[in-house]
Amino acid sequence: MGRGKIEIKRIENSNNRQVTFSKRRTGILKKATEITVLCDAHVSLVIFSTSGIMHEYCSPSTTVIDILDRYHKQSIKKLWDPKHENLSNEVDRVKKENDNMQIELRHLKGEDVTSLSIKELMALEETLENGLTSIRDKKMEFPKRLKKRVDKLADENRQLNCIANQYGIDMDDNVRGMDTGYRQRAVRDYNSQVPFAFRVQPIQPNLQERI
Amino acid sequence: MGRGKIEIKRIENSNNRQVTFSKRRTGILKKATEITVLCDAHVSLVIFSTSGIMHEYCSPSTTVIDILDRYHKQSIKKLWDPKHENLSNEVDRVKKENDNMQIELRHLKGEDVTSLSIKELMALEETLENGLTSIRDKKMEFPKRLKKRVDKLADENRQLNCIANQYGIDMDDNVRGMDTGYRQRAVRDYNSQVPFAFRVQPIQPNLQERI
DNA sequence: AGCTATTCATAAGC
DNA sequence: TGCTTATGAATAGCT
Repeated sequence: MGRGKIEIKRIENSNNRQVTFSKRRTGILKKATEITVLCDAHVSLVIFSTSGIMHEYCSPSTTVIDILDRYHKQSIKKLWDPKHENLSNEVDRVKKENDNMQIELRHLKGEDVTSLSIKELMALEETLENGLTSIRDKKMEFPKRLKKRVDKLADENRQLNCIANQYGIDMDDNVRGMDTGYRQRAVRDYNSQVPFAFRVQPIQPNLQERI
Repeated sequence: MGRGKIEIKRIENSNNRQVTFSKRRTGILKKATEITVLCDAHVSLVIFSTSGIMHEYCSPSTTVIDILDRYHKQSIKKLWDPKHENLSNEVDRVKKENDNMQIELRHLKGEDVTSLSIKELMALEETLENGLTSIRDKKMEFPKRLKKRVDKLADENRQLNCIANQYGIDMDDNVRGMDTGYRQRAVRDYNSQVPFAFRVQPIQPNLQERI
């Protein structure tokens, strides 16, 4: 159709190709519209020109998205839906996990326990007691560790004094002054790290062992 | 084009409509092929007939999915990707929540506490103590409730005996027999619900009040 | 599903 | 791109 018959093969002249594309694109769009109206079909038409420009047609009262949705349901489903489904399932799964943990946490904190049976309450109690034991054990390590550190320092100090005395050196002005500063720093560190209740009390030096 | 001009409006005769659909569908598909070859464009064409049957055309060397992917990148992206992103974000968010709760739970159970500061340990300890208090309070309600129930039954029993005595009725054979059965059931219920440690001990009837 | 008169789409040119 | 026009293609109505 036209001033002469043409062979259906790529139009090499890019200008002619562009013109033909434009004309035929219009034609296809018109045909698409017509079949839509005449046969009330649903048509989705997406055309990309060589230059990457997109044109689309879609039957009225729907959107390309609707058509593609229907298309999805028949074939792309296999491509996109699983991704979605996986994610959805994962969200659900993780949310359930969340809920359960939420409940467990609240129970451990003594909340929402009215509905629990005595058996469950006793299990909870045991868990809490075990937890408490672990925590307290761990807590006890702090003063012990620090006491060891202080003891070690005191020991070193004593040894230094001993050596100094053997060599008849007077510690009062120089070495002892340095040493005092060292010990003061150590005690400051120690006090800033340990809550008052756990500090080594000079008067009862082993109190922390019995807490 | 045809034996007569036709108005572009829905063909009411369903048979004609079906025939026209078929013919024109072929036509559009041909046009789509042609524009693809002539102008090396990319075309995706999806047609649904009224009856729901799907037909598709797609430029060779690509698939409809490719075209739709390109389409996605330009417009559907806005529709689907956010859904995906939302889901992904939600999964991430919920997973983070999960991880945090997991850690909190483990800490409360006294696990993985090595890295905790003494401050955190003390907070944990307090939480555990509070939880334990709540759980124990709740647990204490069981024996109390059951003691009340038993006391009430004993009371009713006494009243019945009293009334019976006033009327000079001998309870040994009938009413007392029924009553014993009633009490035995009550005690069986009670024993099956309460762990041994909490059972009301007849010899020390108020023990459970002091646990 | 074929046939064919007729209308439509469009190639070429401006 | 838009218009024109000669010409080939698509197809409506019929069988």
